[in-house]
Amino acid sequence: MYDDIVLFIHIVQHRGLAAAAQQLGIPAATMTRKLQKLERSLGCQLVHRSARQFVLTPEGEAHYLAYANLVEQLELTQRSLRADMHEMSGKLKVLAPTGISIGLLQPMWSRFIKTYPDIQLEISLNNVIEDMALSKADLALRVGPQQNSALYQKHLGTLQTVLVATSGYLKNKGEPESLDALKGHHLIATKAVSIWNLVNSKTGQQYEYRPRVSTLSNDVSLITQLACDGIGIALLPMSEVKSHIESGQLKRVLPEWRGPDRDLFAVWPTGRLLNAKARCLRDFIHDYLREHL
Amino acid sequence: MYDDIVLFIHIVQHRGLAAAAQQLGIPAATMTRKLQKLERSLGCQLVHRSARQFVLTPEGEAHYLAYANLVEQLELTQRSLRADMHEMSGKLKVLAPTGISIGLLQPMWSRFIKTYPDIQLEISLNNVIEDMALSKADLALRVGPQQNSALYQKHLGTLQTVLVATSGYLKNKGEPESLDALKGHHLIATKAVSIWNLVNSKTGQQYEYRPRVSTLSNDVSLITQLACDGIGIALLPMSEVKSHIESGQLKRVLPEWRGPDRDLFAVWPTGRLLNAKARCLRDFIHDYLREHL
DNA sequence: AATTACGATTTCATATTTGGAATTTAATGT
DNA sequence: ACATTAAATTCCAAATATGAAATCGTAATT
Repeated sequence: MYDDIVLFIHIVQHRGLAAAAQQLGIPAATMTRKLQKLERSLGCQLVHRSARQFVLTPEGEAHYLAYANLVEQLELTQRSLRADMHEMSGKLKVLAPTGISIGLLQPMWSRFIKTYPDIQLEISLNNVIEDMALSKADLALRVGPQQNSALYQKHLGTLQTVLVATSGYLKNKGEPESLDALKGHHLIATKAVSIWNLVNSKTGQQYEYRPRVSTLSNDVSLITQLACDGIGIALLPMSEVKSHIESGQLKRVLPEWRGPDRDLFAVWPTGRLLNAKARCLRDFIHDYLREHL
Repeated sequence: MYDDIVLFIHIVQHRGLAAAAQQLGIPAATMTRKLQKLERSLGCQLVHRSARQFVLTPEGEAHYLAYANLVEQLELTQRSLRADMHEMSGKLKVLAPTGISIGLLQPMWSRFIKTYPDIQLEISLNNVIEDMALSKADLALRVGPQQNSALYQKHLGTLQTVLVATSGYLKNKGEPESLDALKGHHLIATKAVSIWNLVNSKTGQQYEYRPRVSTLSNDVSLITQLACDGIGIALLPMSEVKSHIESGQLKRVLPEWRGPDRDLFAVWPTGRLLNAKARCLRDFIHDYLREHL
C-alpha cells in the first residue's frame, strides 16, 4: 500500500512510469501493475497516461501533494539509518576519561585510526563526565557501570589496580608488610574510590580498607607522576604502571594484594547506536583490551 | 519495504506480533514473515521475541524512534484522503453568487439537502468573489469561466438572458420595435456586462449593443424587483424571470433577441477535490440544471 | 497517409507470498 | 520438576506477483 504510494510519487517526479522504473531499477511491467493496483485500491484514477503524455488527474494531484513530503522524509530517514548501520566513514565522536586514554589505550587509538582511515575520529578527553546528548557524542568510555537508564552499556574490560611506590620512597619510609602498616604512609589515590576493596591474590581473602588518603586527583597520569616522584604509595591501574614496574622506576607494595577492579564500559544513548562506526570502535576497544590486559 | 516498517511500528505499539496481527486483521504467520524479511533486509534484528516476552533490540529501538512519527502521519493522511474521497457526511462549504442561488437554484439546494441529510451544507452567498482558500470553501459557483489557473472548473450549465419590462412601463414609454429603439429607454443591468452580445433567435444575427445603462446592480434579484416595479427594461437570466413572464407580471421586450449567454461554472482549488461531498454537489447541480434550463 | 518511436500494457511461464493448521518455544502456574 | 499456555514459527497448497518479451496505442516524423 504505502510502498505503492512511494512508487507513485516517484512516477510523478519522473513524469512517467518508464523513467521512474529505470531510476528505481524496477521493470516497467511491475510499475504499471503497481500503479493499477494502487488506483484500484484507492478507487480512483491517479494519472491519465498514454504513450506520449502524462497528466495527473485531480485525485492524482491531491495524492501527490499529500504524500510527496512524507515520502521524501521517509526516504531521508531510511538513508540516514542505513548510513548509520553500515557506513564506515564520516565523523565519529567519542568521550573518554583522560587517564586510560593516554595511557593504556593510546596505542589502541593509533591502531584504530590506521585501521579505519575513512573515519574522522574526534576523541574528547575529559575527567568529568560530559553529557552525551549535549556534546553529540556517539560513544563514551566510562569507568564503572552507569546508573543512567537512558544509556546502553557494554563491558569492555577490567583494569586491575595495584599499590606502587618508588624504591627510594620505600627505603626512606619503610616498606609496609601488612595492610595495617599502610596507615603511616602517604597515600595517593583517585577521588572516585573512597573504600579500597582489597583482594589477596593468593588466599582470595577480601578486605575493606578505608584509606586515609593524603593526596587526591581525578587524573590517573598525574597520580602516576607523583608516585614516580616518590611522594608516596599510589593505588593505580596495573596497565598504567606496568611499564614503570618493568623499568624498575616503581615497585609494587604488598604485591599479594590487588586493589578494587575498575570495570571499563562503553556507553551510548538508548534509541541510538546502530551507528556502525561507534559499534566498530566499541568492539575494537573490547578486542584490544582482551589482548592487552 | 516501507509497508513492512509500518507493520513493525504496529508490532512495537501493540507489544507483540499476535496483538498487532489481530488489530490489523492480518494472519500472524504473515506478521512473522514480514518482520523476518524486514530484519533480513536491514541486516539486523529489531526485536528479541519469544513466546512470553517482547524486547526491542537497540536497533529496533532506533528504528522505532526514527519511523514512529512518520508512520503516524502517513496513516493520518491516508485516513484524511480516504474520508475526502468517500465520506458522504460532514461539513461542506460552498460559495455561490446570491442571484441565481436564491432564484434558479433555490429548489436545487432544498433537494440536495434532503437527498444528503448527513452533509452539513454551508452556503455562503455573496456577490463579490470570495477567496476560496481564505474562506476554506470546498466548492464555489461562478458565472463565466475563471482565469485563475490555481482553480479547476467544470461547466454546469448556461443561463440565457432576455430583456423584460412590465406591461405598464411599456404602455407608458412605448414598446421598442428594434434594437436602436432601446436608446431612449431606462435600462437596468448587472455591473458585470458592459457590452450586450445580442443574438437574434430566428435569423441567428449577432449584434454588439453598447447600452447606456441607467441603473446598475450586482444583485440579480434586486434588478428583477426593479423591473417588476416598472422602472425600466432589464437584461436578466431567463431562469430568473420565467415565472414572472408566465404570471404576466413581466413581458419580454424584443422577444426575438436573446442577451449574452452566461455560463455557470463550479470551481475548486487545484490539488484538492477528491472531496466526495463537493464532487457530489457539483454533479448534483449539473444534473439539476440540465433538467431545469 | 504511412512510418517511426517510445512508452504503457499484456502475455505467459516462473517465483514468491499468503493463510490456515500444525508445530515449536519458553515463561507461567502447580 | 512437570504440565500449561500464549505466542511465535514452520509446513503446504493455493493465490499472487514477477520479469522478459511481445503487443498495443498514440504523438511526432517522413
